Amino acid sequence: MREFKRGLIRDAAKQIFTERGIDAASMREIAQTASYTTGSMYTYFATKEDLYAEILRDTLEAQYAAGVEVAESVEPGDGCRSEAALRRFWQFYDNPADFDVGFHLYGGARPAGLNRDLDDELNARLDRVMIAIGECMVADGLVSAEKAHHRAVVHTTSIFGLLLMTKTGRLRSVNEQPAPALESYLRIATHKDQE
Amino acid sequence: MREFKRGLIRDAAKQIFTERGIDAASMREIAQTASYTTGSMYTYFATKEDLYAEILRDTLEAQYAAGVEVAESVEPGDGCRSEAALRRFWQFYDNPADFDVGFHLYGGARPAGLNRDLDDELNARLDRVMIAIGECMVADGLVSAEKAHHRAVVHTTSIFGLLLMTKTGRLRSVNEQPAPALESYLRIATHKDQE
Amino acid sequence: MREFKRGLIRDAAKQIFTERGIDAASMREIAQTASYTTGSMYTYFATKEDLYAEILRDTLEAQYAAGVEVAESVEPGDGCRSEAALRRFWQFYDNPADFDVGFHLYGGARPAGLNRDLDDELNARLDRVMIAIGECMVADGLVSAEKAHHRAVVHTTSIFGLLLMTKTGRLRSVNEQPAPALESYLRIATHKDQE
Amino acid sequence: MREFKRGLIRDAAKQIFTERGIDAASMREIAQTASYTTGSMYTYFATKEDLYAEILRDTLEAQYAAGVEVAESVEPGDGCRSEAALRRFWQFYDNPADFDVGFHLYGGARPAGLNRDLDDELNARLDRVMIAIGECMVADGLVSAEKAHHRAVVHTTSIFGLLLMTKTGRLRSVNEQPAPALESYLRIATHKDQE
DNA sequence: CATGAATGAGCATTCATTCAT
DNA sequence: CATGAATGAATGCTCATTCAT
Repeated sequence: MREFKRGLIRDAAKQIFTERGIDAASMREIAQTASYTTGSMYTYFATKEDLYAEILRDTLEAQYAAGVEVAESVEPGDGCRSEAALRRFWQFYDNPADFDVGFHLYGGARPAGLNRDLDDELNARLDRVMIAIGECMVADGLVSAEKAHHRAVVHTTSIFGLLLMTKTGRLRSVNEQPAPALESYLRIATHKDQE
Repeated sequence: MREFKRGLIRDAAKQIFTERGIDAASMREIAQTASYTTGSMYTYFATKEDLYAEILRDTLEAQYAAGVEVAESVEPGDGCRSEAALRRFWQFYDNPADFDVGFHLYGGARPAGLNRDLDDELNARLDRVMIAIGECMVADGLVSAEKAHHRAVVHTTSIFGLLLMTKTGRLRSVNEQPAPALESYLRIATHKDQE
Repeated sequence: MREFKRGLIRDAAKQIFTERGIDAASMREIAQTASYTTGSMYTYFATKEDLYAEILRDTLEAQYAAGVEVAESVEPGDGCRSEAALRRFWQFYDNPADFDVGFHLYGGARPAGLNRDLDDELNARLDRVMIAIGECMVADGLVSAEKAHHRAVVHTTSIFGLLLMTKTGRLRSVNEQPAPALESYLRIATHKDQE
Repeated sequence: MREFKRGLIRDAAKQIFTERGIDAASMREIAQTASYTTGSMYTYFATKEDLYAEILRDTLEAQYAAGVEVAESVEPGDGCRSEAALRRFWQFYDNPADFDVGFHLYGGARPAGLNRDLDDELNARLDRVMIAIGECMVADGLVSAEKAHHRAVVHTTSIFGLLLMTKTGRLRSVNEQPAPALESYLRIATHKDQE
């Protein structure tokens, strides 16, 4: 029961964090959205930061699970694993709340808040996703094992860029579309003989 | 005279926006930094948002100038123009103030604030940078004229991703460095026969 | 049974009131300390003030008992009864919990809170202590019967002052110690021929 | 002008601190009493603690000045100086605000708040009052120079006790009056041959 | 009787903006 | 044009108390 109610609040928070940004989101508005009163929020989450941290953890958890799923389920072949993994990465974040939650940790640019332990934990999770994608690339014969991690980071980084440009409306403002941009990028990324 | 004073305020604001983040920056502190009183600010900028918008305009102006400079000054050759242009793009934003100012616009990944006119103007400027970079790529024989714009957008998008990951500390948190990541990306981006 | 449980809560409250001060003590923390839940407290004490009032009553009860004990047990002699009674008075309050509980009543130097009935009862108890001390003074031949009460009040009042200065750290801040100050006072108070 | 307005706020704060106690006094209510809005308070006093500290400083300043005045103006004679000084001490605090302000520093019993420097300053001031009173006692031949400070502290301490009992209504509740109690105490305190 | 979630008013403080001087 | 006091809404958070289960 308690867990269910925490979930309702988490969902409301995810929405408000996304709509307003993390600083501008107020506990009052989150409470209202979740049909709670201000004070009740604090029965479930001790601080605004705790609430945010839990949402972020959920997000990375799901992302990691998705990464593992891709790594395990996609059959090896000519670029198919890597491509599938990167597509999965894209799809995962192609969802306003999940991307925003991660993006806003930084108030736009500066790493902020969250205590050391949680930060370490989140970073470790992100790194495991990179490793999983790197393994796909090795399985596809796109990169040597020793460069796999580095290359995986470069690709996911580019996908983050595409997400950023899409979500912020910049892509549309220069008259391009996310889907074709992703396809172009994947073609470049999974091109053989690039080493 | 008035323009000079506006400049002093703009500089102070740029500094405080960068130090504190745009939401956390207060007009009071900006005023103090610029050696003005709170009220005086409003003689020069009607709102905090106006102040931000003007700084953003400056930033994009400078970025456009940099793009044009690259497009015009770099000699054609085997991938050299495109590479130089993308490096220039990277270097421009590899500067806390400009990056923060440019990215905070999306406090919540929404193209918030800015009125329609200014937004259109800024977008047009960004597009002109894309066009310039696309022209470099054509000159380098990396892409056909009709696909040039699309491809330029994909690349600058990836570079924005790299900037994002770098500034937010995520790149370091997965044990990678900006410089090698940029080099890897440029190698991929300027690879021939990718079409 | 009920009385036993009330006692557990009273003890916890006394501790928390003393540790945090009466305003800063929260019913939640008292409940936790007593290993109860928030709601259960209200089965035993209708309000925080009731809880405080009962503790205060206990305190004055004990103080009265101590006064009576002194009055009855100390042998008559040259100043010994009065001195012993005043010393007992001092010792009783020279205990953080009892002093705090007794004095916080005046959060603002007003006899706040407590309803009329309880207040009257508490005052009657305090007065009985004064009477007992007055009787000691008469027995010691320090004062006439008609002035006994008045004089007892003056002395206990001075001892309250010494307690106040001691507990608030002011005595130490002017480089004096409680024990020598008490001795000096007792010497003055039990001096013969002062009438 | 600014100083005048600070004074208005200080007066209102003194009143509210007295009426409600220091913790229970709210900046809102103080503002209202001073006919200011909540936010305006902070133009004049950065925090509630600053406001309180300044009031306390004023109070001790005045008290010290009063002590010096007594020490200097009262002619030496048979007990007259000491008596006058102690009376002055009593009169000074026989004013709800000044006593409460000092008393509430301790939330009833615990030394609280105020940074180290201010605390030291205030203590030094209080001690100078003690020294002045001690000098009166020496001049009156009531005590030796070496015991003067100690004895002055004992007496002022008793007067604080009388103030406490008076202000909290306890004196009245045991059917005594402040004035006769003070007279009795002064008679005891200025009795010769007490050493 | 016990539980603990729910309430809603309250608190100190901040801040963009206005405006009389 | 400059000043800085004034405004008042907003924020995260706390807490005594209530009440359905």
